[in-house]
Amino acid sequence: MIVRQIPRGSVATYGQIAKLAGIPRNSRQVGSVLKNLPAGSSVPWFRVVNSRGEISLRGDGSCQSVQRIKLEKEKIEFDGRGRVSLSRFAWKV
DNA sequence: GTTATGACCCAAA
DNA sequence: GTTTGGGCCATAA
Repeated sequence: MIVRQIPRGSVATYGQIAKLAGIPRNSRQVGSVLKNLPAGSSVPWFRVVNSRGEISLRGDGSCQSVQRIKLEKEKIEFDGRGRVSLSRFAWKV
């Protein structure tokens, strides 16, 4: 899984993952898969964000808090709206 | 087989 | 950089 290759301290967008996965037009499926992943999975799903660098879930806040804390532990900075600076933390292959 | 839904993306304003 | 509208594909019922 591509998500498992995301380096620590960086975030990847669904578009990148979808592209690397071979489904550039089907990023939603990536999200669905991530949601289906178990809580203690070996996949850093919390490093996956949408194109705006914003945490996905479309409004939910449960996983969001965990994700934010996890990213903060990775030295990733969040702005006041719960978004990360893609220009600085975007996963550059 | 068709209908409905979804952790989204891209182009334009 | 952000917001709005349109669109693609896959999984589930």
